[in-house]
Amino acid sequence: MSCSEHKKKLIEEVGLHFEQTHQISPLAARIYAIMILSPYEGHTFEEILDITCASKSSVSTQLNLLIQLKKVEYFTKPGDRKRYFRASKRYLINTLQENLESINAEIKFMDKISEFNAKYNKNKFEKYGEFSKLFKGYLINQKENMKDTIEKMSNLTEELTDK
Amino acid sequence: MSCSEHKKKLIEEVGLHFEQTHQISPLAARIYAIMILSPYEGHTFEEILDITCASKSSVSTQLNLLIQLKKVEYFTKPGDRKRYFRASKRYLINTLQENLESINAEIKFMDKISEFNAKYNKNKFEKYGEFSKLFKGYLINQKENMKDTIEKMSNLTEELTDK
DNA sequence: TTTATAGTTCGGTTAATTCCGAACCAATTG
DNA sequence: CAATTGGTTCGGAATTAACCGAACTATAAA
Repeated sequence: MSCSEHKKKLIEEVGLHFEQTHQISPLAARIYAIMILSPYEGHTFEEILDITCASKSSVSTQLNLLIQLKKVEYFTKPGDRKRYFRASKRYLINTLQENLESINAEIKFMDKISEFNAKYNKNKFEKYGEFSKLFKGYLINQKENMKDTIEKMSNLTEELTDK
Repeated sequence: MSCSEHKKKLIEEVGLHFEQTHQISPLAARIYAIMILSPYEGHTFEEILDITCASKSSVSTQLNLLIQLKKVEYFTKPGDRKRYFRASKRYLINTLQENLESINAEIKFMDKISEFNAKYNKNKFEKYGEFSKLFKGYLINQKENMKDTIEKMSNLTEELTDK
């Protein structure tokens, strides 16, 4: 099943989004998009070649990159040598978790700046400090909020995979 | 005032952070870092040259880029031809606002995916749908949360600039 | 044991990014 | 007016990223 025009267009669109938000190459983003657009269904290597019109080597490399990043996983079928690639079942959770890490990085960053400013820019720091306190408070708040959602999603995952 | 070793190291560190989170070139990120590490103080073109050890042309280009992105602004002093560059006073708010936009993009993206899946992957969608609903709910929640913080910061800005 | 399938690896090409130096411009100073 | 200061602009060099083709490997089937 090659791919409808509508879907091809969507793959480009979603791919572009992934390219920007996940910091991966255009081809990797397109491959990921293909899989997001049919969750739970596996795609063979050949199908991906066919849809992306890219070379075997590029698809191989980028696919392995996505697997390494845990964005993509694969399963096999008995008596079938092919691998079936699909978006990692936990990809929404993973996206959240990546976000969580970037918030953590932001907080660490704010700490560094605050520490430096408190030491060397003390006189100007009062004003600046209020902002950074507000910002940091916001970040920590977000973090808690996100943890909560991740937990809910994890529960949902277990519930579903148990069946 | 050239720059202490400690500060130089910090500039590299913070620069790296900006490079990744703001999607700008290494030099632009370093320049931005320099300014973040002394808020309210202006830096001259020469100082930046001196600290970064980059060429005039590169500094000029990247500085103008940062100005265009509203990350950096400049002021002048009477009877002084130089411009004094500093991080935009609203840079924390701007960072939040950029985040807000990326959340908006994420929501739009979720809509696209959901719409497509509801149409073409209906049978598998029940499970998947619960996740995406949860995720979307989270995003919208974040958005509201962020709007609130932006408002608080804006108020603070007005309050401070009035004085 | 040859052949086909399902990928992987390596070397290289192309394209894009990042940065530089040299020439330039516009305002000020002597 | 010539010289200095504070940048800007342009053409290109160096680096990096993205992708390709061809040769290769490992498994299985004929």
